[in-house]
Amino acid sequence: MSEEKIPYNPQEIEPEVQKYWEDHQTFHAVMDSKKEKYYCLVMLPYPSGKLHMGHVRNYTIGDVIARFQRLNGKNVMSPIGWDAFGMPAENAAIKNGRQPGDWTYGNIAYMKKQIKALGFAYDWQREVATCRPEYYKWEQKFFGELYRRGLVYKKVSTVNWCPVDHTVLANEQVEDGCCWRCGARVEQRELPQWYLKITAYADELLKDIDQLSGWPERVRTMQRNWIGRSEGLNITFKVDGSDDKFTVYTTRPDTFMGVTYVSIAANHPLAKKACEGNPQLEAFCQECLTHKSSEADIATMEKKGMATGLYAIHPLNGRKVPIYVANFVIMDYGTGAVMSVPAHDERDFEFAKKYGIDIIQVIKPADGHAIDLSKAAYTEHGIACNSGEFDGLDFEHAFNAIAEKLISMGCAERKVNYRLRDWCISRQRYWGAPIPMLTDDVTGEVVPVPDDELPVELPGDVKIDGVTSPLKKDPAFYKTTYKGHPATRETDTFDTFMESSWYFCRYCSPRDDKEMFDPTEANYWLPVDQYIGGIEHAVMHLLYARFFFKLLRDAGMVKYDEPFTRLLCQGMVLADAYYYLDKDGVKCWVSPLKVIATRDDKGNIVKAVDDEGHELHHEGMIKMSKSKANGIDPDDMIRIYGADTVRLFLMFASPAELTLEWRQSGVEGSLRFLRRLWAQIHELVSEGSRAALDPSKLSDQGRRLRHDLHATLEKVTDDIGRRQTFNTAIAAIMELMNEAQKFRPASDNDRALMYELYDTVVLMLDPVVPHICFKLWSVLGHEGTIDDASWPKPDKEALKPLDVMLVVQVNGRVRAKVTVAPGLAEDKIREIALQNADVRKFTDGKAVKKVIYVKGRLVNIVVA
RNA sequence: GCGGAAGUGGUGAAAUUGGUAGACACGCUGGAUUUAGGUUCCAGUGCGUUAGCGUGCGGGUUCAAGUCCCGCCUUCCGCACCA
Repeated sequence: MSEEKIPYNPQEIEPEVQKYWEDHQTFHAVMDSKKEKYYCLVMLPYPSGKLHMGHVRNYTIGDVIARFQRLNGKNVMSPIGWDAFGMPAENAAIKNGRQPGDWTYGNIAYMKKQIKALGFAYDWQREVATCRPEYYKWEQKFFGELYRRGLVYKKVSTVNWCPVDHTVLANEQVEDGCCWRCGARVEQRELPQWYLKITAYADELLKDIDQLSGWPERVRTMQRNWIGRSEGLNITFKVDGSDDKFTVYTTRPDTFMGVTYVSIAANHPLAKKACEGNPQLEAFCQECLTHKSSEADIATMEKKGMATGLYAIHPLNGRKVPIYVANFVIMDYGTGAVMSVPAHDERDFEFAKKYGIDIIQVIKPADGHAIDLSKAAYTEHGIACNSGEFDGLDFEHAFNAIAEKLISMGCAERKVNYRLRDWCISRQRYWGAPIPMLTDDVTGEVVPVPDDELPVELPGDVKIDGVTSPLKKDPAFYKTTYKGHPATRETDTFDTFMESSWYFCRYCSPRDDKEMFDPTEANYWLPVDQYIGGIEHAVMHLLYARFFFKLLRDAGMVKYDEPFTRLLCQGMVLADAYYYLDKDGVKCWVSPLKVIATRDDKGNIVKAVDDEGHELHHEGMIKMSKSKANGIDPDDMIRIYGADTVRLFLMFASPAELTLEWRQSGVEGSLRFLRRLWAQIHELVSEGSRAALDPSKLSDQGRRLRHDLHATLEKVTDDIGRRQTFNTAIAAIMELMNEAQKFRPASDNDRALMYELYDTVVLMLDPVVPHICFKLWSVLGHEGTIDDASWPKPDKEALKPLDVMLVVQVNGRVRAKVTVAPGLAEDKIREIALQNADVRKFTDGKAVKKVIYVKGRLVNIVVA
């Protein structure tokens, strides 16, 4: 009689389980102050059109954590939404004549379907799209508040300007100093723009990094460097023969007596003055300014300068030092002028050598070793010399003594500087939230749009030609009134980082129509317990969000200092890239799915051809991209293998924060594993129903298996909960199942053990592969759904080992393995080890010098 | 240049507190099932003929080092005239 097998069919069960979740709103989160909350957050996607494997990896990691916490009894909130403003929508609009809004909402609908097919436990009732007026209205209101609190200001600043397209370009849109779209040479333009005073929070943002112990160290380091705090002195010099003064910033006042020249930025007021009647200098300054297009250019640029003909008076020794315009001094940092000490600064040294400027040593090494200033600058801290009254002082004392002296003379002040600049939030774009400011045409007063007129809605149905934002050509938008006067609206829109700086607060009460969000809800759910996203947001987004959270705190909206307790940055997804050369020698990239590889008996690929017979070159494992044809479409994978297989592979193939290599054979392995799980459980159930387990009546083999089961449970709990090493958790479950396959149940009690084992396995796997586990849970005969089950606790009795395997080493080399009863006395163990036949082959006839015993692990016999 | 991370079989990786290196998986080899291929199942699989050798390289500490210390090399990532 052939028994009918029920095949594992993910294409059938996954939509069915997803429908159950949707119908029952299983993952809808409700505030419950009696329950411990857990807020699991993934970085909200930009609706670019289609989901890519990086999204899937990101959300799978988040879902595993959310489901794990839910099984562990937490009140879990796991929301999702759309970072829906941004330039690609405008570009798409230009390209195919669609409205950015239509394009965006279309993409959201499509991607939502894709995300749902992956079975993530999101609370869809909390979904937000940042391009909706109901969302950005609150951001506009808050901006007005910030303005009134003095944290917003308008300033003229330099932007990249394309003279052909008449538009502002982001730094990333400038390629080799040219416009990415039309290739025109990019100019620097001065435009009035709105700024948020993030520098007012620089110290707190820096200090609080210390408390972010749940963040990766590299992200914390990047943020510290980005803020770039330095302590120094602003020192004012007089210009010789005039009443002009200027100020330099230095972090090395201890070297002050070694100043032999000063350098100023090309757009420093003093430089502008010196250019009058000096066409050569003016040309040089022009050159410095136009070349300042991209940051990478600046870094590699040769250090050049030109004397202004002006001299400054050294305030302490009265020396006349030349003033140079130098291409490496930037107006935006410090004071736009620096004092130069060639003896103790590499860049100043190089410059002084080039232009024949004096090099005066004023610092000597503390340990007295000789230095050679003809070869290189000495940049370490040391002891002051050639500095008159300051001679002999170390760095700290010289710093303070010189600072105090200059301060008492009234020509210096202590100054803390930051690399961090205020956040420019103006974008000369259409598809963003309008900046809610207006100018009274009569009085010239600039004010926030009154709250009762908010939101300032972005007009739909616009014509976008890519040249100028339609807002700037739309009087219906920008003409308004204020206090009965005609007034003009701001036509710039917010930087999209504004929306992503507070969306996680909005998720707490997403439909609130009275305020930004409900503080009671927010203070229950926040801070986010676990945040998951790409490393590319290590600085910008994560710094802005931290800043915004402090602004919200100071507005009384939230009571915490930091928004994200724990942060996980997942690695990239890579895939094999292959190409062949066509007749013209052009690389033609072929999808890895079409590649047929031949391997040698070591497994090395010796030949790869595509389905048309082209012999292929293997470029290696590289980041998935359209241009290299190695992107893997999540839809295809779900269709072929099912969402659970895709999820399992993503979590198993590599640790979450490392790069992941997409391999078809590995995906097939994951599917194989799920099929085995499915078959094994069906087989168990077909052999008889569940009986009560009596652990004390198990055979030794059964007791060993039960020990392994509970030890695995303990490990998996720790791997997922604390270590976040999901790959090792899955490996441990696989190992347990391999053990279980060797166990042949011989009684009802044995079968009861197998039921316990598979119950536990299904629960442990549920966060990773929730659809199959949902089904198997009921196959195993449970009444409720697995989503309402609890993560099991290891049985302490079962964790006690039956016997202990010890390694016996002789001089550090493994010579035998012995099994002893747990708790056997140490002297007995030593004796067993010493008398083991395999050990004696190496110890007989030799003097035993020492025997080391490590409890539960090994015995090491040291012989002469 | 500065800062961070990493380097382990044919491949992805594991080894959590200094204590059996290579768990788990892929691939490969052999076998069973099958008309055949695929599937599934079983066995083997770091290198070496053995002694033995093996965690990028060279030293060191230790009974014991992938892990700790010193000195190099390589790769990846981030920042980069920050005064």
